[in-house]
Amino acid sequence: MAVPDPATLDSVAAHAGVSRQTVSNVLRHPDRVAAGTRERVLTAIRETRYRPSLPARQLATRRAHAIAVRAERTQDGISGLVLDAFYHGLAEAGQDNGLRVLLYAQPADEAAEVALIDELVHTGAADAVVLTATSAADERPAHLRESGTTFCAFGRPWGHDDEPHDWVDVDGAVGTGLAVRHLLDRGHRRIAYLGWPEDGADPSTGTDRRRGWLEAVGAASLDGPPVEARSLNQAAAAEVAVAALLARADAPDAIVCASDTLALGAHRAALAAARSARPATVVGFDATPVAAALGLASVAQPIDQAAHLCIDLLTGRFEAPDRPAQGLLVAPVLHLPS
Amino acid sequence: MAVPDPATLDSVAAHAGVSRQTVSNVLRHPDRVAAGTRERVLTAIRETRYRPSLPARQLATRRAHAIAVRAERTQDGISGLVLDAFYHGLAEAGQDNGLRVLLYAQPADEAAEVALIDELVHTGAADAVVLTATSAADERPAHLRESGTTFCAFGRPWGHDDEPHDWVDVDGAVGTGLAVRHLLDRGHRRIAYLGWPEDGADPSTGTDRRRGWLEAVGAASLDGPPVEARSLNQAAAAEVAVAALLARADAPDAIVCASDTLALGAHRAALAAARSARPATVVGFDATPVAAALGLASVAQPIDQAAHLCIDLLTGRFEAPDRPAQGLLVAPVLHLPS
DNA sequence: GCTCCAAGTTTGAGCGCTCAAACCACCCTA
DNA sequence: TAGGGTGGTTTGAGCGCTCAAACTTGGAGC
Repeated sequence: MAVPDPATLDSVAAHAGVSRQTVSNVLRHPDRVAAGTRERVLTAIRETRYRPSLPARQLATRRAHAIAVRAERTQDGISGLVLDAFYHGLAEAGQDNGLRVLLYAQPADEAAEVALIDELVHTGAADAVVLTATSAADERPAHLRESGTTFCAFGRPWGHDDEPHDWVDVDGAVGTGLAVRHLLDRGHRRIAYLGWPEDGADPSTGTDRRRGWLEAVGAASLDGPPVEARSLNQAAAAEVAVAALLARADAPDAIVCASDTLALGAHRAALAAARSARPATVVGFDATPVAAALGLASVAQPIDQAAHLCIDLLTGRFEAPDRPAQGLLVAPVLHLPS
Repeated sequence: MAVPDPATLDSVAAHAGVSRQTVSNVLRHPDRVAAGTRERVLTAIRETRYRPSLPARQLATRRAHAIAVRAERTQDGISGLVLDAFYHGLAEAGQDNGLRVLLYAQPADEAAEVALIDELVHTGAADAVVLTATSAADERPAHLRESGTTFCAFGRPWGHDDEPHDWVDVDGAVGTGLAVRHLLDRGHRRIAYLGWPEDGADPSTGTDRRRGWLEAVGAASLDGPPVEARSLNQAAAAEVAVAALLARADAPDAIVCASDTLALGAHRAALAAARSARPATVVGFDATPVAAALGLASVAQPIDQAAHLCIDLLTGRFEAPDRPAQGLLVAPVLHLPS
């Protein structure tokens, strides 16, 4: 069976007995069309199964109606699901705003990535980019601003407040604060922190999470001084670090961790150390299925919300390219074991 | 500073003193252009910083040069497909073949998804789709074939061999077979299987993995008959199931699991059961960081390779739309604990 | 010296849409 | 009754590319 030629603006117009432009107006500026005409055209659209051609629209408007986001090279995995959720959120929010989401493979380094983004934007494949996994040493934002590329970062401009750009981030300090208060409520009095090696130096996600713990613990005027340990983001390393912590005289009875990977290690160390007594309670970060499987509480990032806000910032900027840069912080929630 | 108008085919042509079409040929059909001219044009392209306009090309060729893939709604389970790796593989392989990867948010149900895919294809946003998470009851392939949409599934057409389509899948049976042989090599003689409740009924991923275990165990002529247990894909449920298994008179000394989630539960049960003796060895599936953290061997799916093959099948089909459907199985490998 | 051919190059047309400007009734005002 | 509006609609032009067909050459062949 022969498939009929797909309908175009012209064929729909002929079908409805109006002009091309009127059909276009019905779709893009309904208010410019008289109600009667509009109905007639809508019927024609339905009858002809008309679908607007995206490329034609892109060519005429010089807008791609798409944003690009990086597909990470395989990463440590436990928190890989977080990224999946972010992709879903972007795609969903994008669809609601007429934006498609384009994936690009993470290139070898930041320079190559900036070049690739430039390519995507200048060939008309995307209008803007969502930057993920930003850090203090990140060169991408500066380059993108320079080349005039519209973008929104998921992650704060750590230490680059002088070069403002749009960003959305999760307030890690609030998250660890929640964890501490949860533990306090349950009677814990020696609440330690297990973070990453670099925490406390340059501003970073780690510093932020640590600060939340420190402030919450400080505000509670507990027994001794706050205790902490650091470990690479690997369960085995974390297990070793926490074992040492638990062997100390002032061993903690609870541990707030910077990630679920660390929490997994901490959990094992706690179990091992507590042959007889009650094991130290561990709280994780990211609320991955691992934490749920182990019965650990964990701080959940509202990834979906963050993704929606990125899209909001971007669409806002499309409409007002010169408005000042905005940063948005969203609060995490604590997921308790069921 | 004023940004110069972006170069077009015409402006490059003028710059090089040739015609529009010659510039186009230099890019798309270099062999049709004399070497000297080609050099001159390439120089002009460089000097003018020319970037071809994707939308214009799409409009003229009626091809989107893009494929769509679904962004999953947040899923649970430690394992399952960690999609990031798949996305990255698709994006990478796509870039090598001039295909962009478009993400669409998972709709409420399969009917809505088919409608959305139809929309993407007919508006010229994508040329084809990669279907993920296929199952025996999946209605999507049938609908897509019917509407003539090009697609490739990541996952076999379980029980629908009469309606062939392009697919790529990981050979789960080979994976569990590897696990069994690994255990045999290490002296285990009573190797059980921990699968999902539905395994063995309709053909499915679970059946496939179970079969690999059964065949490998059968081929080894071991002590007693093969022992197995089933559990929902949750660590807690798996722990209960395995505890029962280990309490039996013919308790196994090793357990091959259908997922790392199950392996986590099995591991905990094994530790608990073995107060004194050596605990049963557990092997997982998917090689997630959890397995690595617990020191368990686990079957790793070559996700990246699978993604590349999906792109290969798709590009092949673009060139020969009528070639018969192809199915490709890729072999997993066993990741040993380090 | 003429035709014929292939390699190389140019021209014309069109993909389906949106913008801006032009047009057209028709009503209102002076 | 002529002179403005004002919603509603149409027209013309063009976005930047590719396809197919038409056009140039400089040999090779006779």
